[in-house]
Amino acid sequence: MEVQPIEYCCDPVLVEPLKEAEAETLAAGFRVLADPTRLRLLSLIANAPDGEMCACDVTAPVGRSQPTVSHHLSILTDAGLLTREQRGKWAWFRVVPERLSVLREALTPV
Amino acid sequence: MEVQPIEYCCDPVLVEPLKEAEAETLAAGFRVLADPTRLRLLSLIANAPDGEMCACDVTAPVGRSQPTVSHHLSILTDAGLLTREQRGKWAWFRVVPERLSVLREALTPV
DNA sequence: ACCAAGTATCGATGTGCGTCAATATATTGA
DNA sequence: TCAATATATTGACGCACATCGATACTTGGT
Repeated sequence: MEVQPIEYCCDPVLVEPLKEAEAETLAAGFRVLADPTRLRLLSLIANAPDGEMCACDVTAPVGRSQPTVSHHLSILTDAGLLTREQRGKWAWFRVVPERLSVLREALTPV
Repeated sequence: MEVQPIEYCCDPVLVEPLKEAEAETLAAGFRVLADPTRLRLLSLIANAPDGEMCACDVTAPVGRSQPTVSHHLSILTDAGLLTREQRGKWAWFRVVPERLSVLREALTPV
């Protein structure tokens, strides 16, 4: 996975024809969401009591190994969809809804 | 690519934790959008004069071979994001914005 | 019946990436 | 300093899939 932050890249898909570079950027954004484990991580963290969750507490719910979860958390964080804060030996994550909105708005109807 | 139609599958990601099956379905939806050629096809067709376009006219703009374009049009059609109508020897495509909205709304903020 | 043009299918190839076990790194506490 | 726990990194493996050339199928016109 190339791990670029998700930023504004284009007018909505349905409003103006995408140039090649814009399509590449947008597709990279959706690729981050195109994995069920990552979607569950996003969803888990977004719905956590204080909007944040420790890596140690998301591993079990998604049913993947610790390295796999760490890998997905990195991809989400590098894409800007999560923030990561180290507190002692724990890593805490929060979702960044504005970044999700970039992708959401690219699908805005005419 | 598994080629399931994109249908409602879950509450928004940020509103309720996704179950495994929901995450799988949603991820499959985003996987369809996770390719720059498919995004450009969607965008081209959505912005065509009458909202429709012939396969013969989309091949050149996206800069891929005819078999590749045909393949992507199939994936988009099987996912329900495009409709396909055969007229004589030409295949005409239209986007189905309601299907895109299913994915858009899954990203709705709280 | 035949040919030309549009489209779909097939087979092959290379690459991207999700996954895990093993290991390394970091942090805390005794 | 040492042990324990949390997290990241590495290396390897297998599969999914984007792509193309070649070919088959389909349709309309002659």
